[in-house]
Amino acid sequence: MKAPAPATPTGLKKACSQCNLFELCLPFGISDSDIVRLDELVAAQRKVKRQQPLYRTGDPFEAIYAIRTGSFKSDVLLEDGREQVTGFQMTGEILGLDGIGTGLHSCNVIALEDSEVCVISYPKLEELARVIEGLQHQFHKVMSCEIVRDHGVMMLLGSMRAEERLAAFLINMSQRFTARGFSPTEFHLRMTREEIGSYLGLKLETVSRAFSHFQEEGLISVQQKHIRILDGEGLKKLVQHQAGTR
Amino acid sequence: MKAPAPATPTGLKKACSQCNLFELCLPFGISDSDIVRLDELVAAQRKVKRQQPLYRTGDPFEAIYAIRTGSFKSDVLLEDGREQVTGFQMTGEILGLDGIGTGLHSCNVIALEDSEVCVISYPKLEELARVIEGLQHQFHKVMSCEIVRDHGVMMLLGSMRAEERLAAFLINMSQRFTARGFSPTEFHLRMTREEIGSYLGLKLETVSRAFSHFQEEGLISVQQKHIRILDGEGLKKLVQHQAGTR
DNA sequence: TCACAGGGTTGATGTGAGTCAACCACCCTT
DNA sequence: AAGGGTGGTTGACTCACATCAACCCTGTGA
Repeated sequence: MKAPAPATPTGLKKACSQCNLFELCLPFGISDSDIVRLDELVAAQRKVKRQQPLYRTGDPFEAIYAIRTGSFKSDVLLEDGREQVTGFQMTGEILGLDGIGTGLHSCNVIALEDSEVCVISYPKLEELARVIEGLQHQFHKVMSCEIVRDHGVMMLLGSMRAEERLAAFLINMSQRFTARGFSPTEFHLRMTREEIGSYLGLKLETVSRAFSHFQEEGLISVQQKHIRILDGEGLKKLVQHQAGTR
Repeated sequence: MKAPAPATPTGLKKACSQCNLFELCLPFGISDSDIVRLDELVAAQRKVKRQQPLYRTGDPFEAIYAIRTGSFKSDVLLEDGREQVTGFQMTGEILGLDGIGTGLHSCNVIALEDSEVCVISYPKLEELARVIEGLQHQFHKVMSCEIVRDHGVMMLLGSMRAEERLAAFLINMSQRFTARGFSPTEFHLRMTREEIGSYLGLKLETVSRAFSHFQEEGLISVQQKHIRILDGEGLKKLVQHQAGTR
């Protein structure tokens, strides 16, 4: 802690231009000549230990964050203590967009494992976005995609049954791991059953039962947090073709 | 229909600078001197008849829309026909943000009554946002608020019981009517029970029963789509203090 | 004036997921 | 190697909401 020194300026220069995540991240689609100018965008990097918050509800909004390593969950709390997990974020994804509207963050973001983020000063981002067209557009895209993602979650929560939700969740995780160069069929979940349940609007017992049921059906194999997808097509059918009751 | 003539350029000039909605809309917070420059932003106005779409899933994204009169619902459809209403929009609110990310719209937007929107060319908006700082910031705010709103809906769908959801919905509607100069306690819903249900992740019968129950409790009075809130505090208590089960 | 249609209400019954509770399997620490 | 704590699984039972179905408004048009 202490007063953090200018955060390893060495590793920082050429933050974006050298980052292997850039095609998933904010700089995507920006010309080579412009991309070096982005390096000044990343004011610092910040490490966040497992279970520690990147920011909390009510914190003043100053920056957005790009995940360099690790993963996070975001959640909203009701006064009576109920938690709703609003998303899980992986490398290259952007955090903090919830704060722009009011100047205060409106959710909590917690590291699911020891993680590291690039701190992107928001005033600086606005400034650069006015000059670099590609950055402006990419930033808008990121926000728009977040809105579309949220609509997908609403669909999930509002219109799907428990096993459909979990199947959709697994497919989504698989796709995102794939985009990051990991196996589409075998991965390690960083979140607990309870967190998955909160995200999907289910209780942890229901999540656990659904996992077991999928395993019985030969769709997946589960060992704690290790998931192996045996029948991806079967999972996809579950999501869409199961005659919906709700 | 036909090839639409330059859409009543008379009524259009000074679209924003004269609009009584501007404090709810995109131009909010922009200096008087800049606001006249916004008038060129609104390429046209468009009338949409009740039940007609403003745009549909898959339509190419070209513009965003500010609601001038009337109201809309947005929804997402699953292949098997299930519908999820993702929101209800009123005057001054912005539609179309879902299209920026992919270049295609990802939901349907349908007028709940005969309505009128300002068509804001997106390329033009990006261009102007690079010049008018206030516009850039306000646009980002609008998108951010949309994300925060969506998180609220997730909370609702994921963690609240039927009557809590409906109470939250009524409170939200009341606030938005108030912001538009209408009565906080008496208003006319433009959507059906089924649409409310879809939005809240409930069946229309459940919505209807909850309305009836609220009426029995003396919280509201309902006559078809006319709602009168008799005990706003009671409604608020319902949302937060009911010991949550889910 | 009547009749029809779409939207809304209400009741009886069913069921998917929640609740409660016991138990298990991993760490992690000592 | 033992012990404790956290996270996960499974079973028995309950309940909130869905489903099915009948009926009732209200507005519209012939």
